[in-house]
Amino acid sequence: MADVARLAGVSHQTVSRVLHDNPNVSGRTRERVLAAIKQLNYRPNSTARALATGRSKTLGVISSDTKLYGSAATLFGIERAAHDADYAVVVTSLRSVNRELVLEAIQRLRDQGVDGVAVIATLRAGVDALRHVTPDIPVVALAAGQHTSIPVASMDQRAGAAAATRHLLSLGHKTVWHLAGPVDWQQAEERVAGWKSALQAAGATVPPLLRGDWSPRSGYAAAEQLLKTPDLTALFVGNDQMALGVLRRFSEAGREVPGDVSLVGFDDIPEAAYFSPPLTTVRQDFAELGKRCLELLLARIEGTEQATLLVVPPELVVRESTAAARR
Amino acid sequence: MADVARLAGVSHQTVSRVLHDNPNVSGRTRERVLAAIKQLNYRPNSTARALATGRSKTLGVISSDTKLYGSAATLFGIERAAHDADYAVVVTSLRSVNRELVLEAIQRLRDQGVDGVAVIATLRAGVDALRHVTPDIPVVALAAGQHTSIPVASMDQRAGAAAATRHLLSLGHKTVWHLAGPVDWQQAEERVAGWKSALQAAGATVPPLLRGDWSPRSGYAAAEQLLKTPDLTALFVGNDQMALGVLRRFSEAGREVPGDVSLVGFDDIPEAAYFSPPLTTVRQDFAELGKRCLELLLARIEGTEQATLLVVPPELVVRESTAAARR
DNA sequence: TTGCGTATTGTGAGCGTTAACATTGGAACT
DNA sequence: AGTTCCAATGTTAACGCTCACAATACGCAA
Repeated sequence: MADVARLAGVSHQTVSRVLHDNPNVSGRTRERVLAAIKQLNYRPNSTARALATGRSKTLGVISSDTKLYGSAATLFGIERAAHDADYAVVVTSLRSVNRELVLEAIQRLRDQGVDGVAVIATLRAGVDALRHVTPDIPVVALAAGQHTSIPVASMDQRAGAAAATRHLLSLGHKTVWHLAGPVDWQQAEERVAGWKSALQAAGATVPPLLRGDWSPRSGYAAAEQLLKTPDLTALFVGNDQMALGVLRRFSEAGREVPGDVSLVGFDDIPEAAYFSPPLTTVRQDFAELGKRCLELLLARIEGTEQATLLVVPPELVVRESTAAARR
Repeated sequence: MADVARLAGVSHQTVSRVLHDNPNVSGRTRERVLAAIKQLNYRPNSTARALATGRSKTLGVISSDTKLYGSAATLFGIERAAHDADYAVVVTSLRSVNRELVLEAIQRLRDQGVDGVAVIATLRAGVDALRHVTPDIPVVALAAGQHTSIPVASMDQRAGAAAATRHLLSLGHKTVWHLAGPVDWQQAEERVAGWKSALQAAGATVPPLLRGDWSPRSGYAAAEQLLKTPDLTALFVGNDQMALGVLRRFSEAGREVPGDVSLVGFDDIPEAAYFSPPLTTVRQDFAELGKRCLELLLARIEGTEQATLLVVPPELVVRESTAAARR
């Protein structure tokens, strides 16, 4: 910067002004500075800027389980939104989730100089951790439910689950079974709640709950159980991957979908439309979620307080894995 | 830091020494400093450190097409390796890939203060771009082939494709068809080359090449064509998602896998084991790739020149979508 | 001409570290 | 006692920028 100033015959401060489009720099001076910048191929040093201003134009994102479609999609949604807002994103993925690790990751990010942190909190433990955040840095969460003190952007899991359940009921099924994700996942619990409430609202009996771990393998295993329940005609599965496992086991056993059993998944992974049969599922708009999350975080950073909870609605996508109940 | 120094009754430099485990600090002094650090809950400011040292302990990763399993998995592989090496990772995903955008992204990252950049170059254009890198910052690529001036870590696509092809041939199939990915993807081309050379080595005829765009949809479309070729008994598909589309179309048409046609995919996505039938495919160890890539990059950063090409071998995973040819 | 106000430009002090060099105080040796 | 040496500590100057304020210049009215 000093070099530029020297070449343009001005002070470094004037260079800085030109860089920031400060209005009171005369046209001629501005041009000379611009020319010098170009000639020297000068590029501002953002580290120095960060040191002087205390702002780095960098955001941190903490994520766990990057293997799962939902988490990864959320992450990229945020990255994209941040990029559009001219923020860089540093990603930290957690091997496992507990209060200590989450807090530590936030600290590290803070020490690293980020302006704010978004936590993709899928596990209950993650959400809990956020209650203990020393708010010396803006933090927002992407989680299900609003049980935290910090702002949360979330997908409306209950609504999605309820829509899936109602869809099956409306096809004439007496009731709907549910294969849920792990208990320690907030999302899983929300989906259970949505399913249950839709069932109750319709006066249907609530069948016993099944549990999986999101993996196709666990769906396959759960299907093993389900084969033994004769009155099963409709099943809502916590995510598409488990649904795939179920589909596989059913196909092995000759149980037809949707002939014998109607199936709905959750997520709408890219593969879902090409399952056999193509899967009816609940699509989540992760790009939108990322955008919203960023709004929240930036508002927090600017200090302009804003809504503390943003909910994005999911959308039911009907394909061929669901059909009217036989009578 | 000044506060800590004051409280401990030493100079800031001594504090710095303690922080860096510099050996010549007396035990007593070290303890006093440590106590002061704890008492004041002091945390080093990494921005200031970066400004003073010119090192930020931060790496940049440029990726495109984060939607695809391979790219995302590679990204996380790198993130994980970087984390283990105590580097932070800032991620930039490109909307589209051309020389200008790649170069610009590298520049931005550089201006942002990263110590090095890894480019996940799937597209030819990306690889080309790297030839024009002004090497004022260490850059490594993850790409197929070694056609660049900068270090490259890569999965051995040819070997994987050849293994898949040989597997099918060894089952007695006369020849193997291939549904490839987009022409502008380096990986796709490498796989084509591997397939072709395996075929030629075995003296088999090389059937016409089919093209898809990695999506299940395109696999489905390609299958439409394939249904019309009566002598098709073995098919090697460029990735698992397209294989899923093929599987779907075949199943609609009553063409049995592996009864009528044997199928091999590429990637081993988590879903592959639960396709109908479970897919024989080529697994890539992205964690390993990420680790290797990081080695290369860190070596470049440290200045210790090292191998300029690292190749990670993939592994054939045989499942139920392949069977011996009927006679 | 004088003076005032505003537009434009400059100055100096940080921001929190590290690097290079300077200083001090003993211990060990002659 | 005088040197020499080394361990332990301190001092100063960057690193490249922004902020707050100071200073100059210019236009115009009185």
